[in-house]
Amino acid sequence: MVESAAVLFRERGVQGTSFNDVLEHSGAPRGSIYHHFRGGKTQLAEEATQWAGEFILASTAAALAEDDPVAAFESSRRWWTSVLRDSDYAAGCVIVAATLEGEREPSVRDAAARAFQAWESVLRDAFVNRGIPAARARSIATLTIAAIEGAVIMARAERTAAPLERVSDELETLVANALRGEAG
Amino acid sequence: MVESAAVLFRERGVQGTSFNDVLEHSGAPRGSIYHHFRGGKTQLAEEATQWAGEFILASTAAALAEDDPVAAFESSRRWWTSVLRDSDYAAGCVIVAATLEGEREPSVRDAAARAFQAWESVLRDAFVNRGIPAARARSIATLTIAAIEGAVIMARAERTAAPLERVSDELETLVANALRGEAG
DNA sequence: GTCTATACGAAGATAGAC
DNA sequence: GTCTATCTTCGTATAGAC
Repeated sequence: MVESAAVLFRERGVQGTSFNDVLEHSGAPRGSIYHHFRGGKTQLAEEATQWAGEFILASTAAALAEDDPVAAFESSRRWWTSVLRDSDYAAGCVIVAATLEGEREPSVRDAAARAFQAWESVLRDAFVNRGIPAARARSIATLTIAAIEGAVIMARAERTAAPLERVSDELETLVANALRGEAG
Repeated sequence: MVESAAVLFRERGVQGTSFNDVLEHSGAPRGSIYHHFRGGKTQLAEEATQWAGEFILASTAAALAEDDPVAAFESSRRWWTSVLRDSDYAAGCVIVAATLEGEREPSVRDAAARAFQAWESVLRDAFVNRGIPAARARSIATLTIAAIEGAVIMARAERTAAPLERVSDELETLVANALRGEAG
């Protein structure tokens, strides 16, 4: 049910997804919602955000453990491209959707912040372990996440994965240069 | 009224903003909505998106006309930082909000796509005019927009402008290098 | 053009039976 | 735990008077 919520949130946003939508998508029984989610829709949104954050974190960590950062970027690019294509460019990132929930539900936004920070940490550590100075490593980690998220949004608007491809190319070049010790 | 809608959309999203909210914020008379916006909320969202796109386009073009691209980035950074700070990190970008409206209102999403493309064009042209090859210029333009939009989202989640600062630093370094003819 | 009143539907949440 | 029924609120949109 949390997974269904995540799938729907990334296509329709948190505000655009009703409890009924989640029930229908997950096949969960109607009467049991407020047993499992005493906090109502807010709690569901928090848990879906956390779930998505952990998914991205695990995927990123696994890719970084296997390959060098540039190769890991490739697997990330492929994953986001398939998410976009398979949804006809309707799906984005759950953490972004949770952030946009913003003022209405601070706890959901805070869950998104934790997901972003964990994601940034695992990237930063990978860069540091490969010899990039800590401050620079953090900047590149932030840039990576921001650029991917922004590119996914642009891809949804323009209904083509091209923005994500261009952004990924630039990111890979930048990271490859940084790994060789260059400034930019 | 379009301006009020834009202000509210960037804080609460399109779905999270009601017609009543716009009326209250703008002080517009209640009975005249469907005279001016026959297409209802959809039309209002389209016009607000177009308005925001033209605003960003004009600001960017003006900054690029006065200074070199790196200096123009500085003015962009300052503008976004003040938007975030002044709203207590509640406000983001109208075009992003319009994109997230997505499947529900294709015409709104298309207006967002046009805004992104116009923005990208003016950046790309500025880079080309300063000697960066066309393909690379376009990639950097896409990266710039994606990274700024992503950084604004991260800033809202984390309630600090720090992500935007780090991303801006990286972007300025990258563009400065590209202007000197380097690869990354 | 602007007003009030209202129709209509959707969504979150709760109550109480099984 | 799960069901049906219902309460309440809210949002879009329309109708008809001024």
